[in-house]
Amino acid sequence: MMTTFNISAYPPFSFSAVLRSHGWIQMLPFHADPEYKQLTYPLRLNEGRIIKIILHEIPDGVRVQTYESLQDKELDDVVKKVKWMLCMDQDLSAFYEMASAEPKLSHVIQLAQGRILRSPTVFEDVVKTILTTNTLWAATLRMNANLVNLYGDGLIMESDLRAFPTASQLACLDEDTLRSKARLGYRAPYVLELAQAVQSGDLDLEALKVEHISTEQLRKRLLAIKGIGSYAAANLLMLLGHYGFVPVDSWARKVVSQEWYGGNPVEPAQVEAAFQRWGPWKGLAYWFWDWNFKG
DNA sequence: GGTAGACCTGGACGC
DNA sequence: GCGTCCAGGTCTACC
Repeated sequence: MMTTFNISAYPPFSFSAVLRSHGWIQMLPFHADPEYKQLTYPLRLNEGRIIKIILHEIPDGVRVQTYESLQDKELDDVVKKVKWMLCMDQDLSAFYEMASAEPKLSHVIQLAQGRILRSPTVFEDVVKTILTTNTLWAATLRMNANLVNLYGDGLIMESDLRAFPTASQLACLDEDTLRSKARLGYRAPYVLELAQAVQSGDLDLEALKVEHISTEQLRKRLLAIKGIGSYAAANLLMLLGHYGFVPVDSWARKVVSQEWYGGNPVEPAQVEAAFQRWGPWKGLAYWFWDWNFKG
């Protein structure tokens, strides 16, 4: 039996703008259509069952479709997870107010940009972020696809559609397997240690979604995870809805260099300084800036 | 606190 | 086809 329902977002909202917000959409188990009007995702519910959900763009919200029948509790679970993935409850009006006075950001209001696509679990986003470090994007996609295809559970009726592996599934692997099969290289012990800490209960990443702590405290907790440095922590802060830091990677240094330093090399501190005036919205201002340099 | 070097993969390039 | 170089963040040891 098919289940279909709509979810409204805090306005303004654009489904396709969230999907286009960054490269996450290219990472399994996200599957989007070329027009970014539809997203398919194998979603693991709290009680363990994996269902295929298909999200469609509707004005100011999203239509959710699944071929499974859902009990009330499961329906609530799906709504919560979809809202989290698409940041549907976020109020960005303060950012829009600042952006309206900046020609390089005026497009964000017009296009309802500002939300950043995220995975249903913080664990999945932390693993994916570790896979983005010190490597090329193509290798990130490959490592992530290896994890999903080798260790993720397939759907019963559609076995080639696989969920992202859980911490428990990754925790029982060994470092050599993650190196040689998943091709994670030196990141293998980081992912393994993370999965084991989450699986044992020593590290409760999902609590970071709701804990009311300062951005600085949250950053300290993220930096305590092996494999998470300043760039990765800032990237995760963005995914957790804290925008006070810029995720400074080689790309950030390149675009800031071209924008304000005549192409001369810049230090991470100069990238942060370039967005200082944006205060708690620094990360978003950097993310959606209309750069002179397009790469 | 700051810095140098190691870590690992895969693509580009030269031979 | 093979060898070498390079890009990409983080960690650790050392000063």
